[in-house]
Amino acid sequence: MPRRSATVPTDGPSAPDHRHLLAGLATDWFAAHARDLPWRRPGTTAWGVLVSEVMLQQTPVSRVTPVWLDWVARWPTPADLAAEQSGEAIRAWGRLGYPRRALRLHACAVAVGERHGGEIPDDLDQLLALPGVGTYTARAVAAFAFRQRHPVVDTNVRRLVARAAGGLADAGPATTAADLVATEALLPADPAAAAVASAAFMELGAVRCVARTPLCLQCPLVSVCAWRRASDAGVAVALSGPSRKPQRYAGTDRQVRGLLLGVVRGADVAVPRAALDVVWADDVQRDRALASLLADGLLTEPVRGYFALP
DNA sequence: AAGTCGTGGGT
DNA sequence: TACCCAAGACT
Repeated sequence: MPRRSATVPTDGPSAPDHRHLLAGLATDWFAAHARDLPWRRPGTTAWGVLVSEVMLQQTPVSRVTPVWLDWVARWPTPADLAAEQSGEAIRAWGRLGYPRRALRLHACAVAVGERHGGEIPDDLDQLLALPGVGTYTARAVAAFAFRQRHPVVDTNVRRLVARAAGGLADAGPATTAADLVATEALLPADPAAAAVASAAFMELGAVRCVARTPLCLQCPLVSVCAWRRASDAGVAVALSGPSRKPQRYAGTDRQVRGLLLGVVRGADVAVPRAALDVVWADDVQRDRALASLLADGLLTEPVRGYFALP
């Protein structure tokens, strides 16, 4: 948990009751107001959940939805994707961004076939060992696909817990072991109920307890939120600056990589170097970006001077 | 362990 | 308009 601020009044409910209140209020609100996201619908497979979680890494729901629907329709099982060339995954990824995720998702499908007989494992450590699956995604799959009791801590939950339980305006920049402990303490004992509570926390963080302009008056936690309590007591902790380092984009290698990959992704056949030269004027930076794409396995050079998806 | 890795919408 | 931000992972 974020360090409890000394400014938080201590005349509220006792800590255990407060925790139960947060999960209960969030769960009740979630039952009535959760968005109807396709990967939450009954019948979604563990593979479908895993695909959604990888796509949602640093990418908003609105952009993920259509790509996820196409993806699971085309590749309903990991084996279906593993049977394809990795370039097909990159192409299907479209413009979701961070296309190495597509490559890792393909590698994940292959690994699931090799290590787990084509079935997504339900064991947290086995999930963590899969390509592209880290602390957040492994716990999300274990909880949402297999109804296990694990803290699921993403940027939304970190922020919500920092505010509602910690009385702070913002969370730290990255998930820490302390965040996992603090969130675990809020979960109900029953595994299935804990999984729903985690989904509810995430949803609240995504649509109410948002970073810049929190909608406290429409939040079911407003009456028990430690941050609001501090505010009401006249010791409000103001929103601080950016929660992470500003990431510039214009003029970076990332922009150039995106432009180069976009050319190849849009072509049916290998493209000549000249087709890449036209999208960025700086030879040195363009060459560096191209080399990094090849090194990452996002592009290949099947014939000297021609470039294609792997 | 701080940097790197896309892309687009909201304010 | 710039800037912030988005269900992180990896090195």
